[in-house]
Amino acid sequence: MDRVKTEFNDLCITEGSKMDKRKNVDQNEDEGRKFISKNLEAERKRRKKLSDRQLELCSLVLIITNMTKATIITDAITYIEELKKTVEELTDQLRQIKTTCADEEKTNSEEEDIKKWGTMPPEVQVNHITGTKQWIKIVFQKKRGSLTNVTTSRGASLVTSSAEFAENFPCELPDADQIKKFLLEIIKSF
Amino acid sequence: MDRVKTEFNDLCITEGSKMDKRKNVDQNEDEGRKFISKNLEAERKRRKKLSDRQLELCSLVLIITNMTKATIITDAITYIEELKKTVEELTDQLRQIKTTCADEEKTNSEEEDIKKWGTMPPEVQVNHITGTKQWIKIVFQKKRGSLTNVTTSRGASLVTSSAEFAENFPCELPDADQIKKFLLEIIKSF
DNA sequence: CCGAACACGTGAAAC
DNA sequence: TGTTTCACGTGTTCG
Repeated sequence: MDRVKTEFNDLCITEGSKMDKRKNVDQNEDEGRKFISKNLEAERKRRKKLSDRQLELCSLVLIITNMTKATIITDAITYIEELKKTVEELTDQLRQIKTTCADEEKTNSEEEDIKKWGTMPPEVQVNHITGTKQWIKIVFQKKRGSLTNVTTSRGASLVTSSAEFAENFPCELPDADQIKKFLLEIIKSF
Repeated sequence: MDRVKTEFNDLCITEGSKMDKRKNVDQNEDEGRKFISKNLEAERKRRKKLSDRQLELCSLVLIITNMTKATIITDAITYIEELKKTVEELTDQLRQIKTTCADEEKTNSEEEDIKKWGTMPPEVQVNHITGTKQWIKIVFQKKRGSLTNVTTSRGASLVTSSAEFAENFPCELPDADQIKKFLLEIIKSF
């Protein structure tokens, strides 16, 4: 331990604390023998850096309740938490899509269907009537929280869904236009 | 005030707060006469609060390069930027998929909807996602007295319809099994 | 020994 | 008025 600064304590702290050694002295040469600390400039620089960082952080956060130092950090904390939550929600939504698509790859065994659909597996009946006419019957249960959205407004319905087809369906992978045509054929008779 | 202290602040000052001003006092035997500022305790409390906030922020940020005050804020800044970027990317991905759902949610004007859907023919959008995955959007209006019957009971839906396909759909007329498979693929994601 | 980082007490200014 | 927030200069510790 160095004892060199003991006398600094005596003369600087005691009388310095009540005397004028404040910021007026910033960098102007005061006539009095102000023993400026060696780390004075360093400390000033450090403070400035810290202040700048805080300001930058403040500019980054959207909702700032108060410009004070503590509240800036608090707002930053809540902002980060909010962002984290948002990211989680979005990844959840994407995960739902992925799992929905992935599930379609699996060949549906009955137990999986039961597990997925509860007591009611989806049922589809397609009966050939005559020529190219087909009779279609669909029974399904809407899953809770599924990505598919079916909304109805005064008789109009909007259905959005993602589907993955078997590789060799029906004879080759239908392109968008073919699927579009096919679904239009069904809807036209709704 | 409780003196629960984080190890950040090494303030060993307890309830003393009278004249035992830590290190100054033990080497500098001034017999008291330290004019304690009125806001001394307040300032201590403020510092502690600020320190706690910084610590909390530090605990929230994942990658901390250094435990120093400035770097904590810097890391928080980069972390926020990263989170923002992630959110943007995820929303972009989702927007690509469910852009149809988004605009549907936004338009709440029912008159516009009914006017638009009432005059518009049924609309089908099929967008290729990846591989064999397809994103399907259907907008249609149920015709009055049409043959198709859609009943809903406790979340279960029964749809019956007859459809006739174009002669050359997609490459040849799909048989009942193929149609059944295809519709199951869609319904499973409902 | 030097530089970086920090807590501290204090005066002043802001609310 | 008083309470709160801030910047400042300082001593001290650590690498």
